[in-house]
Amino acid sequence: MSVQPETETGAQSTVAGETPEEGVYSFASMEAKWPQVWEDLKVFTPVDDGSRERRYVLDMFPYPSGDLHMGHAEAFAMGDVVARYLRQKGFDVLHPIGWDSFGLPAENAAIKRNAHPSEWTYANIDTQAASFKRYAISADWSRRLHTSDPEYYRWTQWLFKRFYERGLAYRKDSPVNWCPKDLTVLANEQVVNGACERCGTPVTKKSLNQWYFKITEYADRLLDDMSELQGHWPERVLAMQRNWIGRSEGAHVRFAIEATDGRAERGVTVFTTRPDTLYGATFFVVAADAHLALDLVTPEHHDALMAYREKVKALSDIERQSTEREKTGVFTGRYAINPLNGEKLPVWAADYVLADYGTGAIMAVPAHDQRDLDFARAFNLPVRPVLNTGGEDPVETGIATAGEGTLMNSGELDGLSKAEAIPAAIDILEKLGTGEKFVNFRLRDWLLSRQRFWGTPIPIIHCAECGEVPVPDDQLPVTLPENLRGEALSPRGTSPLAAALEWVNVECPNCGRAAERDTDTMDTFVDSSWYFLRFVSPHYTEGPFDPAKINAWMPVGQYVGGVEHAILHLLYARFFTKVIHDMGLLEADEPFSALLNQGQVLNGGKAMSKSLGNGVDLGEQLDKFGVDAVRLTMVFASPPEDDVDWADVSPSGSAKFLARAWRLGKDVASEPGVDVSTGDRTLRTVTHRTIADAAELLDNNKFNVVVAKLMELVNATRKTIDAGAGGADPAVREAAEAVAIILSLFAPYTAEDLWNQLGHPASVANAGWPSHDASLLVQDTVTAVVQVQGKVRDRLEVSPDISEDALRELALASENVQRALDGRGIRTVIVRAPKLVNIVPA
RNA sequence: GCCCCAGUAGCCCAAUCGGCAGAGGCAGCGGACUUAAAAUCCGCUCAGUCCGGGUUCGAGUCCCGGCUGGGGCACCA
Repeated sequence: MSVQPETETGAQSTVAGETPEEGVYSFASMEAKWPQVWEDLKVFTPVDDGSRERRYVLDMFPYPSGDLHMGHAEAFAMGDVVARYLRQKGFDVLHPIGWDSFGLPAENAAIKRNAHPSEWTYANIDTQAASFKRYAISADWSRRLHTSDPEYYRWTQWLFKRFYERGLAYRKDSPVNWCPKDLTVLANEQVVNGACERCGTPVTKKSLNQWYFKITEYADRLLDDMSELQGHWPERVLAMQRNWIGRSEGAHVRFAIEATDGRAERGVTVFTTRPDTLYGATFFVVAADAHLALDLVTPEHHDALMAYREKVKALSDIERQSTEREKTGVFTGRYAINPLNGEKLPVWAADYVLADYGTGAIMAVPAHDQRDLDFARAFNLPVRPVLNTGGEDPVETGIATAGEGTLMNSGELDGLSKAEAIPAAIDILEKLGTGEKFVNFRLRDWLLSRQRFWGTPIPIIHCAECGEVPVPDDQLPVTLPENLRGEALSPRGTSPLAAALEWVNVECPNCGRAAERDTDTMDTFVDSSWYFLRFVSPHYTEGPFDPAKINAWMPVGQYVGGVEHAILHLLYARFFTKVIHDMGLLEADEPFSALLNQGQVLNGGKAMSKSLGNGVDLGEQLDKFGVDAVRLTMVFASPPEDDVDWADVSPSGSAKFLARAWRLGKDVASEPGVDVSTGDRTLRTVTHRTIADAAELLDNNKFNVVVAKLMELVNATRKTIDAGAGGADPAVREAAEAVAIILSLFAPYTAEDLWNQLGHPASVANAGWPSHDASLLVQDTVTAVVQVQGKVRDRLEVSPDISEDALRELALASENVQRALDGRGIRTVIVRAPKLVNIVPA
């Protein structure tokens, strides 16, 4: 068959190896023919010698979960358009491919099959690699990397050590998110609505000694440097990162806690964004589950607190986080002293105050904070408004007034507006020495320890004498033991590595005594936080990357991937880049100058999923319509960032267009290099207009519109051929060559075949972007629209350089205009030569 | 509750600065070619831009207020 998928006979396109009928579009024979040619020519390997300006285009590397799916097909189609376009424009393009190949699914598969995780992993990688080659991704395969290769994770460990030396990797005991099903620790980012992101099991807390990266030290820079990304990253990604970092300006205020009932006096600091409302504080709350609550509580109230803590612990995070839940809490028996007015405030312990945000304690201002008001009403605590907002009294309504207003009942702050009172209050606190301006962040340090096997081992040895001892650089990598497989990998709450005794037991590199390796592995997000640096010199053996190359390529000019990585991966990669920059190893301090989030591929309005049974198999689509038709459909369906609903689009329509474009080649009757200046002027204008428009559209990622323009050019060329000028007209060749080059970004097989038909050697990928002749775009006449009161009343063919006065004369002389004016006078005439005149009647 | 994004023909989508609402495709209808069909080629129909205000000579585009859909954060002090 040619392109019609419904017909099962005439199967030239679906059966590779069968000789296609002469002159019939056969994607199967193209797919069989060209990959070897491209590989032999090394078309997609950058010259990397500085002779041409460099550009780095990167797709988020895949996890080898199985074969490629529709989502990969979309994402990589988009990235490939960018890479191929920049190559045509003459840049030396780095467009590498690799695999994020550590991770839990491989481990689970290994347990099930009594195998080693590497077997499953590398088999899947081979499958995906073959599919990528079929899909004609213009990648430099010589730079292929896998994060689970010791040559790679050696440098992940090396970087961990550098972080450690800078105090950016540290261990601490802390309550961690624990998934009772996967038996592993989860980062905050991996807890979704109180449940494990992976398996949905409600997450519990467990106290463990864990490794952290001190990402909070970079919170300010991660936030501030987003201004560089503004306009180049999707706004929603920046918004999500801003939300996640959660910068909050306010003050730290120190309250003295009275000595009572066997407990000594001490101070407790709170964080507040509303120091202006200090006079309205009527009680004080500490997080019930924080150690602070135990420190404060008097013996008399101790039992009640313990009972309350038990109740809180029994609640799941989901229940606890419900905002509808009634306020609960217990009195601690203690009083805090308001530093401004000396008032005694009862100290309560409650679970609506979070132990791990701010200082785990708050001053409660019920009149102006809804949560505090709810609590006050539940426990009959006083409410004192200190801000006149003009709204109804919160004491009456039960609705806290959080808006603007004027201070009252607040001593020296009285009469100030909220905006004035905040700095004034901070000023007073600073003078008293009981507080200061403070910026708080929601962001927590990055917990990187995982009690899992298939990950990068943490290169630390624990020695009874010397403590934590990093494995010396020349002993890296610390490789995973090969003899653990199957059941031995199943989760037990400690890392499976702990069972490999001959691996665990080592000599201390420091003192030589018996010591043990750290048995945790790193979160796989560590691996993917620097892979873009490794791609620059993936075979370099003296460091994570070649210093002579790194600044030539970094930063990545265009990064392409799904919005699901808007927070985790992108934030971590930015953090790593900044640290490596601070180490003096990298000039860039942002990794990705521009980011494109391609949409999802849906089917019938919903994400494809096994449970819905609406999955579309990529392999089947490729068999049925061909690689080019699938790629073209992905790109043409909608703007790259929008979702594509496979039920709404037509790969058979794409295939029809490709065949139509390809057939142009058969009609071209002139020789390569023919003088095009005598060609059909109308077609030449369309060709050059298309070349110019396409470049601008591509610069703005409007790939779908480029395809539409290309369709127009194909239609115009067809028309020229059929309307008499014929295939011998040099303009037809010029148009067909432009079609081949532009098409090469979207449909590499068809474009290469067309290019070949037109008598050119491979590869069209290196043909170079055609230059457009601006003189052909100058129009002899343009249509000027004449409006009366904003409504179109006439159209005039005028010279493009007509003067405003001349155009005004012409417009006023128009019969249609005079009829529309109907005798009314003219108030004003707006002239935008040469395109528009608007006449406003009196 | 806070924040971000998007609503244009039956459907997917175009529309530099505010300047003729329509480029392209899908679906539909009609025609040419054919004994017929497929393929191919040609042509046609279809909305006034989610709603309400405002600014303007002029608004899909800018401003204000809503509605609907999608997404993020969330007892975050």
